[in-house]
Amino acid sequence: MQPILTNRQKQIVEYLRMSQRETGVMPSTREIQHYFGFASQTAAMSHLRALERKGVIQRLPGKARAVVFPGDLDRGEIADIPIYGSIAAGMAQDAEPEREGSIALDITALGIRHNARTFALKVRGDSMIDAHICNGDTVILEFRQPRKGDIVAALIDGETTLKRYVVEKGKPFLRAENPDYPDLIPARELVIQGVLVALLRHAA
Amino acid sequence: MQPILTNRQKQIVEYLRMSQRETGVMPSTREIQHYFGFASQTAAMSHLRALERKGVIQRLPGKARAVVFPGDLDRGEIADIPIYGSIAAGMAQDAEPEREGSIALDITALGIRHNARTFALKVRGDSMIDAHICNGDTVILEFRQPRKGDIVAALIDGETTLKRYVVEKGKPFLRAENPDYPDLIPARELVIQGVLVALLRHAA
DNA sequence: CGGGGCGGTGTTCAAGCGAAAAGATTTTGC
DNA sequence: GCAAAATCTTTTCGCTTGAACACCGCCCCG
Repeated sequence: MQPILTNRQKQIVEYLRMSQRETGVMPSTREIQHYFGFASQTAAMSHLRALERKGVIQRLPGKARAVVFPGDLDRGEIADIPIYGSIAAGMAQDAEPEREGSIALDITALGIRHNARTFALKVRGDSMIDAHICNGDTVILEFRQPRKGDIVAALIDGETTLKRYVVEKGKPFLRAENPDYPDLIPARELVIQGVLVALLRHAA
Repeated sequence: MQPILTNRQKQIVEYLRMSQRETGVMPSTREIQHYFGFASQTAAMSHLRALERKGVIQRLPGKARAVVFPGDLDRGEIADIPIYGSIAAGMAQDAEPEREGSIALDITALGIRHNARTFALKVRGDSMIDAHICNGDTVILEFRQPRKGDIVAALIDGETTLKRYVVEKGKPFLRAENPDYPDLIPARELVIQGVLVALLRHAA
């Protein structure tokens, strides 16, 4: 059930949200006053009181700028997962190490540990299509040792690809989830860069 | 390039993060003082100054509790997308309207408009497997009119399913992306509850 | 061995800021 | 139509809080 807000109260909430997003801190009552052109700071106070009564915000009495949206509190920890370019899931190609933005999401909801080294890559190609990983998907990877059957980003013979990590007869190798692509047997080295923990697809 | 922090400075940062997550506001210098058992508030001050010098935090001079992590600022808007139970992508079943938690993520990164009515559903079944939507995936839907070829959650003849929205000869109907499942031709009503905008998969 | 960064203590000051008391006017909901 | 909200103004008070100054011991590094 949504609380009913007046127009003015919606404006106040919108200003609070904007201020929080742009400056990082909540406005003081006097900042609210000046923003809306009030002649007195008490006007802002009473609006905050009204919003608190309706449960839209919570305040910590006596503390400065202590306005919180309750929904923001029971949110888990939000982490910025950097996107390190794209990765070939088709033909083996070099993966660029440049950071190309990041995605922010609630990592506890995904079961990602806080101190895990996590990063994301855009998938290029369709060699993992039978694992339902498509061209253009963003995969979120965690740096750790892989288990059999994990999908991994691996540096095999100098190039990075996304493949399934398979062990047969004690020998690890990489398998594409697409019959058109061959298995990759490491000639010398098989360096695992990350294990897939989540996938994010963005409908066009 | 990561700035080098001393142990004490790491503790301070950790406390700032904890305070921000649990109380919703940044601690004042005196709160930092008491938490660490400092005899003077200046100790907290100098730590904050050091952290600012190293670029870990930013401060707004003269303002109370005005400590921000720069990374949190250039993040887009984070929204809590409620999860309304699960949805059948196989056999048609009722979708429960109960809210079962939510996921928080940066919606601008996904191209979701701010005032869009967005919600999420867990996928049950494999009738959309050829569209690479698996059992257990979480689909994020936006309430709007569907276009041809969109994947939609639809209420068809009293039950909710996830299917592709297809129009042929001017007549809309729903198609499963799995040859084992038949098309669904609406007998009376075809109510679209949401259009797929994103998908989140969580590796076990 | 001398300087600089780190990690503090003690004190003082002024601005920042929430809060309360006492109205006034308008809108809204039974 | 009346009471309860909503939306403000003026004024005053006092805790909260950032900030500055002076000073101390420690350890590392060249």
